[in-house]
Amino acid sequence: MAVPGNPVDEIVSRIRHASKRVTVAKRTVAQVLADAPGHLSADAITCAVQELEPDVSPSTIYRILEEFEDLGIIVHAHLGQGAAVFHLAGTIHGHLTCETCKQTIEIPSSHFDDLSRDLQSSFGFELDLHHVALSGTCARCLEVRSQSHA
Amino acid sequence: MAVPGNPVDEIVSRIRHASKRVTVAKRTVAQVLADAPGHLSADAITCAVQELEPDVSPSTIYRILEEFEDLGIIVHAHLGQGAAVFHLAGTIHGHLTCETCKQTIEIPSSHFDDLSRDLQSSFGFELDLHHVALSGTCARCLEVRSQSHA
DNA sequence: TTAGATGCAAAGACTTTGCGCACTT
DNA sequence: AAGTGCGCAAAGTCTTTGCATCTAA
Repeated sequence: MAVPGNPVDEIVSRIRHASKRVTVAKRTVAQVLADAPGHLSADAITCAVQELEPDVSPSTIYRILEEFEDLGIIVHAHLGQGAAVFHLAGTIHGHLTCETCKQTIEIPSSHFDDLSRDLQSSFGFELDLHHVALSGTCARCLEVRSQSHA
Repeated sequence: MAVPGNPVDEIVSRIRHASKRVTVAKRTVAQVLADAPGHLSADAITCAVQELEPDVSPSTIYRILEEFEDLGIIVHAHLGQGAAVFHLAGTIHGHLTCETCKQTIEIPSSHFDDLSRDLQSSFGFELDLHHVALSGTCARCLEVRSQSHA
């Protein structure tokens, strides 16, 4: 951990630049987010943090996530029905959530470029690419469905 | 109310065809949804229903909304952070929610046709047009923002 | 030293569920 | 008459907040 070029170090320096305090809890949240393969719910982040630092409370996690979001370090999105998910802001992408199996796949935000231009020119609406979260049915569940109808 | 061709009548007949019972509460929910200009939260529906029928409880509203959704009478969408919103299924459209002023505008689902095709061919993902709800910044708030930066 | 950060516990927003009575069919 | 649907109240999930204590700077 704390390898040169590690995202954790960059997060720490952003916290310092904002004149906020660098604490064990914030470092651990940063670590968890940097190590995460995809997006995590607040609850998942809490569990992961508590494996490293058992005394960090959920309310602290929420406060840290809010601060990180204010600083532009992370973004959150609401997928389907459940809790919000968080991930580092660096990787801008969209989310496709399957209503059947609840799995979410991430796709490059470039898929929304045309839509974004259309909404801009048609409605003057600026699409937030961080937040794009769409519902539907994934390929696998479509296949299962078509087989059961056969 | 209950004019010939009224959506309420159609909803009632759908309930009968499904061998479900037609109650005062269900009629009133149908009435409120039919009269609503746009989409309503469960809470807003509850308030509107209670103006007509004060004894209908919130839990009944949730149960009725669930039944109506199972019957394909209504659809719901999650806009931004808050509660889910419901509207009659007949009018398929997308939602653009402004993160600044929280207002939601409805747009024809045709704006998502290209995206839908792209997601289908790129990922095998079938977009649910009922559920499309996007976040961003509306024209008015963009203008306000640009003026404050001037 | 001292102001900001945390832990704990309580509250808040939104939604679901269990139970016994009422009402639709 | 039979059984679905309802009202009430309690619980459940996710998130925020108040307050006393602790700690980074």
